[in-house]
Amino acid sequence: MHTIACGLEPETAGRVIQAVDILWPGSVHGPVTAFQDALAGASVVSVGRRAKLLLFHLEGAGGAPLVMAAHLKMTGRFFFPEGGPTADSHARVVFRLDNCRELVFHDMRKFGYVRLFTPGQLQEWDFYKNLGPEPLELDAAGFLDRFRNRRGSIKALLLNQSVIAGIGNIYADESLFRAGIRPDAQANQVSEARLKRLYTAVQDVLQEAIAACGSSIRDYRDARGDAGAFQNSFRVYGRKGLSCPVCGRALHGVKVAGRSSCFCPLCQRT
DNA sequence: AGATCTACCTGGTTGC
DNA sequence: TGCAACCAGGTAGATC
Repeated sequence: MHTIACGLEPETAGRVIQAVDILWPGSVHGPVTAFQDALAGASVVSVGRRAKLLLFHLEGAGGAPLVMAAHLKMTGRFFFPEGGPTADSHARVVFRLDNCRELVFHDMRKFGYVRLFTPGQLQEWDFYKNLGPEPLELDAAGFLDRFRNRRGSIKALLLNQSVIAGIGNIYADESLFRAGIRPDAQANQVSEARLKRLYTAVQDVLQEAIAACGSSIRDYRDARGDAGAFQNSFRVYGRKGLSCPVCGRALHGVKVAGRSSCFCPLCQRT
């Protein structure tokens, strides 16, 4: 997400959105006509991120600030199609810019969405309001406070956006492996020492992923058509049955918190 | 209230 | 070969 926001900003900042074509109304949350009307003539100020939300900070045609939030879920992406208008059947929303380029919101599985807010409305949005802290802005003490004495599996806590924001299935599995904690360990049974290792592991995994320009699954490409590289560094995610990079034993796959989870039964403990 | 389960979607993969 | 069943994953909404 961090990588995506960084890639989009230079391509869009300062540009005016002349018109918006909505090819699949379900991808626009909130009133569709108001979305189109408010964006026509709006200019892009900057592109940021909070948790797994992309935030396009805009200035409406009348000068009022607006924020377009975009959630990509699993298959959403933003890109500029080569050679004019796209005939891609998975294009959901097209933003026609004043430089004759078209920014496409593409989402095969229709899970993602775009939604328009005033800054005040964004702050009042339940989902936004309830987001936990950004992991890279959290110190060890704050992390421990949020993970100590909690019921449920440690992985469910890592994935819970109101506990800590922005961690998905990939980075949860990778962090737990590095910390030596099984994904199905009950959070309140994990020692203080292991929780500290988990804090460090989360920091390391996220920083390494950002340095590698993110993780590209299957044919994912960013706005410039480039793939990330962190998927080449996965130690457990998606490697069920393959050997543990540390001890060589076959990695196990289990369902935890409704999510497929990969771990090493020897290196990871409760 | 907090934890857990399921629906939402579609394309790729697996199994018969 | 053909086709059905299953899988992936973030969140909302329901249920426990």
